Amino acid sequence: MMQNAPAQAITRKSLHQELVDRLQPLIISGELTPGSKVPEKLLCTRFGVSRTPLREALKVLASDGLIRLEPNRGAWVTLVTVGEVEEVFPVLGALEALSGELACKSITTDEINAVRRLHAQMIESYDTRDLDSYFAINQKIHRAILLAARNDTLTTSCQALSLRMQRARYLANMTEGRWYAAVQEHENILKFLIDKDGRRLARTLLDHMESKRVSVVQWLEAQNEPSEPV
Amino acid sequence: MMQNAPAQAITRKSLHQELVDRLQPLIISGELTPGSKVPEKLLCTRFGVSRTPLREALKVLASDGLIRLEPNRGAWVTLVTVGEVEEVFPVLGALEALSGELACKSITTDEINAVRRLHAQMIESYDTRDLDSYFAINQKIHRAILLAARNDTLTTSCQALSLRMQRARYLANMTEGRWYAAVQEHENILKFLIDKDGRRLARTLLDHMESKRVSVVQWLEAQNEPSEPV
DNA sequence: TGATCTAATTTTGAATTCAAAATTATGTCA
DNA sequence: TGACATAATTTTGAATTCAAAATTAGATCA
Repeated sequence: MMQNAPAQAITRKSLHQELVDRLQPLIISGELTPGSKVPEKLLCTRFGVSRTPLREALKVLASDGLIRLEPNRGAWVTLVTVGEVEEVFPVLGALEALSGELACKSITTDEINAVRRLHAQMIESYDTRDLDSYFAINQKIHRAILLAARNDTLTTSCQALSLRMQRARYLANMTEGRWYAAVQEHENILKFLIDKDGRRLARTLLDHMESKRVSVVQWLEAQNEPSEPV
Repeated sequence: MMQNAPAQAITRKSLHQELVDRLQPLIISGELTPGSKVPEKLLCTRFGVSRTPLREALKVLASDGLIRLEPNRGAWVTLVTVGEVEEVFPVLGALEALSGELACKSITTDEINAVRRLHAQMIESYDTRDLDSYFAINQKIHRAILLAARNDTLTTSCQALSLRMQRARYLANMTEGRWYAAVQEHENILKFLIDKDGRRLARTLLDHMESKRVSVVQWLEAQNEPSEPV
């Protein structure tokens, strides 16, 4: 008997999953305007699919909080509100703290070196004030730690919440001061990861998230009340 | 002008949401056999709906991890595996710990009293060894703390993970010793909640979850290897 | 003019339909 | 008999269709 069994067969993605994956970036990037209606018809044309799989995808995105379904009134792109940010960041903080703790237990030398390299790249992006690149590498670092934690459930939960916040974080231009502080925090994150000091890494990740929360909230409030006096 | 505006209008549930809510208990209770195929046709008949909304519901349940979709092969009720339990409980622990911390900040006297009453009821169930009732009240206590934390995102995340574990917990018969220990842990939970000692409550909830993890894993392993020697 | 009611249109929700894939049943041949 | 190939059946995935609800446009009247 042939013994070719691949542990997990090649999983052709279903159409609705493909759509979920394609719609997420559209929402994150703001291409689908926050607060606006999801243009069902347009998206069907754009992706060349019928309404059935698209609507299946919308149900899933709604359960992730990226869109809101109003019965008989259609799907709406959710807005990132201050209230939501105040809710999500603490949860994300707790989860990232856990990821740091677990990562210290099982991260390999290779993985640590990979993070080290990413960190160096991120510093470069900081030095050249390349915000886009900085954000992208930043994400990769957090993801690397998450993966080192060897807990798919944790990864999934974190990613889902992170996605909701990414819209805001993407737009939130950091102040020079906040940016500098963030880089300092990341120096510590790297240090504690190298030391495999789970306790301190967890604490630092938690504080890091708290700082982000403050920064994003400030930006959001500035957005919402542009005419208000300081 | 009439001023009847209810802040949040009565939201008629959509059919697919109704189905999600109806299918969840079927999965939790084990009425839909773990590991078996989801009988799409049968469920359509049972609920008197067509395949479209049912399949929409299945997509959502899949994203919650209660079922698994195999392209072109249908939907399968997921099994609670040891690996999954080892993953989910730590995450749930971190989230419940957070809920305890936050709850201590904003819980009202009325809410504390409500938990006190639930606790007393639970002790009664323990004394009469009424496991079903014990589990039900136990859930209510954890939920009450969660609600006192005033964080919908946290509530949703916890509930989703909790649901996945409930199947196992529901089945997992506790040993006399474990049951006694669990009750002791709950005495502390109540105490720290009354004291509004967030730090200690968080710690206790975390340990409580860790104990549950051990207990559920033991039970699962006993199930999987019933013929193995001790 | 503008407020309100009614009719036409569009959009949404869900059943039905249809093609493709998988499964099961049947037949063939060593 | 039993391994394999082929045909029939069932199941799945997704487009289409249809009814109900919401929205828009138009008409009426104070």
